[in-house]
Amino acid sequence: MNKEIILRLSKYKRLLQKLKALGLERVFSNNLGDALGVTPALVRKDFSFLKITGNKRGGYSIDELIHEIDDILGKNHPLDIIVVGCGKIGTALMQYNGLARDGITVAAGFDINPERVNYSGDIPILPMEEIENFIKEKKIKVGVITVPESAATAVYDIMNKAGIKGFLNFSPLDLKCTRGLDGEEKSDCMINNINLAAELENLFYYVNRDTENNE
Amino acid sequence: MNKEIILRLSKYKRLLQKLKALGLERVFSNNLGDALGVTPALVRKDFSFLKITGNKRGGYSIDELIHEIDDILGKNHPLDIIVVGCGKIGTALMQYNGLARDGITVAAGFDINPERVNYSGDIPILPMEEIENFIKEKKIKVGVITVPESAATAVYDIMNKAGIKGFLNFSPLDLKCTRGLDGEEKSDCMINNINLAAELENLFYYVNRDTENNE
DNA sequence: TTTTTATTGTGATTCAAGTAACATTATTCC
DNA sequence: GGAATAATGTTACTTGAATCACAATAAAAA
Repeated sequence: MNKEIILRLSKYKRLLQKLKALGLERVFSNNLGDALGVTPALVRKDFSFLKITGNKRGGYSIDELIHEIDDILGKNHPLDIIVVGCGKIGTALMQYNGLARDGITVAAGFDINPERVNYSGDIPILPMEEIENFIKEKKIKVGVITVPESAATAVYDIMNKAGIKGFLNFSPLDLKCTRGLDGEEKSDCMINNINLAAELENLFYYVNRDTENNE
Repeated sequence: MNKEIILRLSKYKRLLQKLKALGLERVFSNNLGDALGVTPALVRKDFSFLKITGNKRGGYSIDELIHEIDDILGKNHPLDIIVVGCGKIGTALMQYNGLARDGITVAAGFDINPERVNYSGDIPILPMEEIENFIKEKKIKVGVITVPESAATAVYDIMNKAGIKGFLNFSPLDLKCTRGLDGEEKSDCMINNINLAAELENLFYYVNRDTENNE
């Protein structure tokens, strides 16, 4: 399964909603391709792969597309997540409006530091001891890891054991799914690693290389 | 030029520093490959591409590798960035220790909201009017965009015009370099887009698909 | 009704990243 | 010093994602 297709789906949808707001009803693979910077053929292939079908001459119905994409992205189920590690980044994510706007709800935060625990906040911050019960009870499947590097694997293990299947990891340590704990039991999960420092380093490489060439 | 190589470089380096701290002096492409989950051949290819050379039987010198990688990542120049948009995410990034730990300094934040402006903070938050002068004077080349979607392209244009070459964009709108303003002048820059909601949606797709199969 | 046209849906092709394989060459050991 | 070994450095191969190109077909036009 290809992560890129799904990321494109999110982008299609965002664009489709804007087009709909402008009053459009139909859209062509050309339009979507232009906006995303890919070829129309790829747009059609994406839809084909996802069993979304269009009309030979009239393009695709925007409403239908949005509906189908919502379906595929699981937007009909509740999108509840937890955030583990309520430091700078974790707290910012919990309060970030961009998630709510896409229907994603932070059910709770968790932190090992008792001073950060707060049961009565808008989004509660709970102690780590409660995480397993919480995950199981609320059937949470997706979690964000925003703890320091040194705690990342331990936190991953706890979350994984409690039933989290999808991880968004902000610690600079690349987590891999294959670390099934008990011998062979290779836990099937998905981890998206976001390494902020590395992303910036990447940019610095680019800009430095660029100026070096010109001097 | 391949972004992935540079991201791997950051990972190599992080690992190398740990190995060095443990007292190791030499490392083999095998070791690095195992840790990063790639083949040893790719590690050697990366180094070969970057003109880093090892010893036919003794592997690579850790010190030398770290030094070379620092060189390539531009760690000998100052790594100063600005953060434009001091909302939740922007503020968190400005205070995030993980950047300083990798030698990256936030020189200033910028915001259009006068209430957020603060000249005397640890990291000053300046009004947007000052951004162009600041960028030019301090020769800033890398900037983070953490403004709402509606302001993203305008902010990009301002930053680009003032001389920013590398962008880390957190707005859900995919920015593209090719939008050279004045007609043809295609500005050569690099943009890394990070779409948090899309990353999470991606995880939800995965976990939903997974449970659907099993039920 | 027939022809034209515009767009989809998909098989063939391209391209680049990663893997595999091996020739090369320091180092070690006799 | 010479043989064996263990790693690099590189060439050839594989794979998969994106593009290209075109056949199929629905809508529009004549």
